[in-house]
Amino acid sequence: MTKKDTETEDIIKQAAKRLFFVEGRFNATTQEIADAAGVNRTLLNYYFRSRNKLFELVLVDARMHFKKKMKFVFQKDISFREKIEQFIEIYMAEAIAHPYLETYMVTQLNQNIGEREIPAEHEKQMKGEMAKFFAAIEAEMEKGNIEKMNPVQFVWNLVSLLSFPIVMKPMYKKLMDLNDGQYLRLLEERKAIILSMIFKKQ
Amino acid sequence: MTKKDTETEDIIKQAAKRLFFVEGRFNATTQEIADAAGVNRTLLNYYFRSRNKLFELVLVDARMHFKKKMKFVFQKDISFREKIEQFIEIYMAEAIAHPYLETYMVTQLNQNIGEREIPAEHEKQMKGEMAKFFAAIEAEMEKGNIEKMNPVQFVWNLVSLLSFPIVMKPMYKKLMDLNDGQYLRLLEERKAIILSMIFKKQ
DNA sequence: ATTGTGTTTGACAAAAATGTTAAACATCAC
DNA sequence: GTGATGTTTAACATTTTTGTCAAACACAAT
Repeated sequence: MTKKDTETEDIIKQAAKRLFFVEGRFNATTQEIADAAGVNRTLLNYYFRSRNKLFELVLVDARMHFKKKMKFVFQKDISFREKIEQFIEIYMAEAIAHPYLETYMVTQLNQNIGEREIPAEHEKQMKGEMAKFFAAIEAEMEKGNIEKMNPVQFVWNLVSLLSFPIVMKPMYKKLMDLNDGQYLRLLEERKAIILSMIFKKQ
Repeated sequence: MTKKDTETEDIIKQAAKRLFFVEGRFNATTQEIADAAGVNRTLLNYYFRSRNKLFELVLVDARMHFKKKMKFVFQKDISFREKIEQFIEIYMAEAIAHPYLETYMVTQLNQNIGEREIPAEHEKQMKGEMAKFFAAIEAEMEKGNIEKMNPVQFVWNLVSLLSFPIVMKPMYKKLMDLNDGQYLRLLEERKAIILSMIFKKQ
């Protein structure tokens, strides 16, 4: 395996990921992916056997990105409030960079009739960390810093407020006549708003 | 034009809409749509000329559904709070019935390189009503019932909290090990939570 | 019953997308 | 240089998807 090998292979995967996660072109053809990578289409087959194999690898990466994004709420050595503040920063930055990551995962889940196989340990690990985070949330509710509710609701609130305006950007740009600059400014302004909504007013 | 005519035409369109808006099967083939409609594939061409023509009509309907969903925040004869309460009810019911409506619209926007033509008056009307709603929001902020912020942020908050958990259901079902019943119960419980987050605590 | 209308169907054609192969190419080791 | 190894390419083959057409069909009007 020479240097070129891994390079081209990676260039192709990067291109596919850019089309899917960044541009939201969910039904891009192999030719379009090859073009985006500046590479001969045959190379997709050379490196990945088939379109589907490539797509599976991309989906694995999607899960990886997603996990990376969630990592910050799972780390334990900072206060809850700090944790959430950092999470908002990181999550928003990542979501702006890859606006269609979650949408891609969801639509993929919907496409394949026969459920794709998910790495069991990944799943388990994710759930374990999630459980710990839930415990931290409940502790914070006990302290009176946030409203009491099912922790699932708290997570949904947080992630919804962060993600949705980014995921739906093309629609809201049209609907509200916003350009990219204005959109970014609104998202920036949003960080504080989300914090104030998530935590109890004092 | 006999009775059968409009019936079959409609059955096909309904089937397509079900696949797209309800099941999120965004790259369904014409054959799959025909099967879902229980109809010979050739009829898609007979009634709609081409796959694309059908898709355009479906997109028009998507916009219609979306508008219908928003209608309640635009009516003027009820109080702001009532308006929002009704909006939450209607929007959530519609979103549960058609979870992938917005996602479909966004991904469509992303697919077509050359922007699809949008009915100008529709667009204009929508924006007019939006402006009025913004004014109502600002009035409510003056009254002190809701936190002061850019009205866009208020709308985003409201719609994000409502939509996102529904749009991302397949992901969160897996991630949090929830079945359909639990999911519905959480969404029901959510209505009150959203209200309490949107309005100032008194 | 027959004609006329629009609808449905299956067989076929065309187009688009994916996959395969063999030959050309580059590069490194010797 | 020569050979060995892995990479890239173009031409071809296959498969999938979409579109067309003429014949069969249903059925109301006469």
